[in-house]
Amino acid sequence: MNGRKPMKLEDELKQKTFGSPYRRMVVNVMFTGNWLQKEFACQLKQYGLSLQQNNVLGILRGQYPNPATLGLIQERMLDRDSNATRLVDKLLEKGLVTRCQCADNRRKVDIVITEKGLELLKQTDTIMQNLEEKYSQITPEEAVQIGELMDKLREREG
Amino acid sequence: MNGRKPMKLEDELKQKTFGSPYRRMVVNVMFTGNWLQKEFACQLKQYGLSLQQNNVLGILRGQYPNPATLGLIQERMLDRDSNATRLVDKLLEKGLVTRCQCADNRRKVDIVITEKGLELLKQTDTIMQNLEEKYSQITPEEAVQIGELMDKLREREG
DNA sequence: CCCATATAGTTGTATATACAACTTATGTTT
DNA sequence: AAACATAAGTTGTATATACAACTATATGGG
Repeated sequence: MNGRKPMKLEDELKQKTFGSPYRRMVVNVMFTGNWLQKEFACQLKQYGLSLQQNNVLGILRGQYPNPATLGLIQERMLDRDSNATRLVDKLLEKGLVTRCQCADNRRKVDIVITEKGLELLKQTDTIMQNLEEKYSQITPEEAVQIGELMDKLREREG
Repeated sequence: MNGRKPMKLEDELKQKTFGSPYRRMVVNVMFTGNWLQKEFACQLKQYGLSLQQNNVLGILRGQYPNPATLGLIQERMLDRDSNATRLVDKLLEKGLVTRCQCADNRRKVDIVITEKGLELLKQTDTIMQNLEEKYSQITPEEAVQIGELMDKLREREG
């Protein structure tokens, strides 16, 4: 991430026009989603965590002190195609989670966040809060509205 | 991509709440951006193109019949961290672009889209149009509004 | 003109993503 | 209970991403 001043989509992508409002909307949501993810990822890097790893830790905290299975993690991840097995491997190496075979269904794997993991999450929480404060040009009402519009954008008959 | 019915963010990620409207907004834009990209990428796959490759072809068409340099491509790409050199390699292998050293500045590389590339783009254009028609639950006014809100979200003093 | 610096691309590498094939364990049928 | 089907993870692999190091060319002093 760089410290350059963000701009209108046309300036960002050096395009005069995007054809239709729908096209501009789609491109802009993709672009802005990537932009946000990079901004967060860049901040998380100082703690040695990727966006996905932080996401998994957050899910595990939501279950704590109960364990989560890989399946549960996967269905709650922001990017579901990420390989949960290998993400958890990484967290295990860093001592941020424990993993053991589930007693009553040996196909399953119980994963629990450690104290160290919880401590680290506290720190990354403040990153998130600091970043969110930078969106103050967006009013709380607009934030709600953006959320609703995103839900609506994904709405479609099955 | 699967044919499952999209849902509210809380249902998608099986979370009861997101703390603040800002957090929900941020997560929702990231999630929806990924969702859109996967939907497009999935459709493009039948033509053997990735989202980024299609993006590069579109940029080249914008310059056609003039050449574009790698630098120009890079600054207009949706994801600027993608490696333009290697993306162009792939397009070259498929005969969708030509590449040659620029005559008056030999550091530069001139890239031009081929007839075959233009033909292929026509086909992927229809994919894009078809997908855009699926957003009819969003009114044109809302589409404009989403675009404006995305611009505003990225707005920040340098 | 020579050297420092900047510019334009390329290459290398570690990590991440997408997707399919493969184990192992559980459930279901007959 | 043997056979088949499903479920939960794991592993393999090709491609893509992020980021840094490297090469080649151009430019601008002194």
